[in-house]
Amino acid sequence: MLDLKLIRDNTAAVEAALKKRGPTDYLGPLRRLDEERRRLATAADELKRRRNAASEEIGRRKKSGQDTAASQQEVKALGRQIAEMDGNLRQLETDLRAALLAIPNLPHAGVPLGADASGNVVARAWGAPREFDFAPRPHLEIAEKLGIVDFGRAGRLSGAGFPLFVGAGARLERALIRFMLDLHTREHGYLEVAPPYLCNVAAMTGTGQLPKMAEDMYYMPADELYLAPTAEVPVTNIYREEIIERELPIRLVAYSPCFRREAGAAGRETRGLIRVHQFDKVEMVQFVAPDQSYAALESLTANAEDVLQRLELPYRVVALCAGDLSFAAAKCYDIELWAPGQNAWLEVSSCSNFEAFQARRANIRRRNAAGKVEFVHTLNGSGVALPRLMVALLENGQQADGTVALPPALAPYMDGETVLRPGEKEQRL
RNA sequence: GGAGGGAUGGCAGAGUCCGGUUGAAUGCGCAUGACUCGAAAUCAUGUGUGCUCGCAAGGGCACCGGGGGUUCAAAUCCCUCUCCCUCCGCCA
Repeated sequence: MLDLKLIRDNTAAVEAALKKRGPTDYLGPLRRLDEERRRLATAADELKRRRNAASEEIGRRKKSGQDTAASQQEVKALGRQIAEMDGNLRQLETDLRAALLAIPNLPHAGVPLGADASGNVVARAWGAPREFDFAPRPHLEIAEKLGIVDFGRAGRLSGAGFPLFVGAGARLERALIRFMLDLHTREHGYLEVAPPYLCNVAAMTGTGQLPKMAEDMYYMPADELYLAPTAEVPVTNIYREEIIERELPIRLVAYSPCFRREAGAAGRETRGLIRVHQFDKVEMVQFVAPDQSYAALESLTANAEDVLQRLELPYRVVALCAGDLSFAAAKCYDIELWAPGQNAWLEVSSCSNFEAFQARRANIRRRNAAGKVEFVHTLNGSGVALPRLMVALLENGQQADGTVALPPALAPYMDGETVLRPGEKEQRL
């Protein structure tokens, strides 16, 4: 959510910044609502002032035994007027908030211009894609041969897009989660949390998934709860409606499964682990002082990159252009892993600075050095998403004989296992 | 799911039965000042948030868990929801 005062006082600048995202006009109706609301509120406040004064007078007169019937009638009439104005006011406020919630964040000045993904800029790359002396196979084939993922049977349980990991696959999933959590907590200074996976409307609105993305969420109507599409939602909302007393920055990391309906993505990348309805992810979230947030974005991104470097996987960092930026982000880096079997770059992490956009929605504040209460800046980034990471591990580590070599960093988490081989009978379903 | 108890300012805690000038006693904490070489103690003063009007000084409105109602007037009465505590039931 943007600051209404900023919109009011710097309309032209806000408009220009929003235009970088695309041609939509967000501000027109909002300004009209804002002016109307203030006009009406001022008028209603004046009537309330009169009513308060008159009521007090009645109290005094009653105490001294005077008759008050006439003035009571008068104040009652005033009350009816006030009720009507308050009704209109409430409607205006609802409309105003809805309009405000529908406006995306302003792109940071350093964000590249561009209308869509083709405008994104590769900021840096790490590691050289491996040379193969055989044709690299796609992950689905490798996984099938190893017997570590079973999509067929998973379909029976839930439907397409829900992976079922088996044996070494399940073990690798667990190893990766532990590896990443350990790295971020022990070496990058994050505090681990294990949040709820079902979130209420307020939480979903706080981080910006609602109202815009409702179609992409799994919803439990009986309890009015949403399955979290990312740990960003429960973790960021930990401090909702709080004035944070702890010293900033606060760095939190959480493992969670993520649930996404991917409505509208049907048919796109639907095979294998590339795009699924349920997946695991380790997510980093930071709450920082406003003047620190861009430095924090760089270090957060570096924390995610460190995961990939230790796993010896080639990747590149892409600065998203204004047109490709997600709704709530002011600036965002995507990290993409090289997948030789797909011959494609796969996004495994999105590191964003939301500035005060989420904090204002969720009312997350702190007291600054001057003692003033102000909104914090929030950031988050995947550190990293599991399915595509597994794709990259399988495709980059594959060997001519169908086995897969794992990076040494994982050995302690895999009971020393360094090569994935086709499982024995009892290791398969 | 059922019965009962509770939710008041940064914290503790009065006020709620019997509605009236109560944004709210008192204590603690915090800030500033006095005293002191300095500190403690003591004394004095101040100490919430949001919206809004105003160049400013300074006003106004709202907020006693959330929402709604009764009333000229609600922290106080009524309804409802949420959360916490105790007990009963159910349950991995």
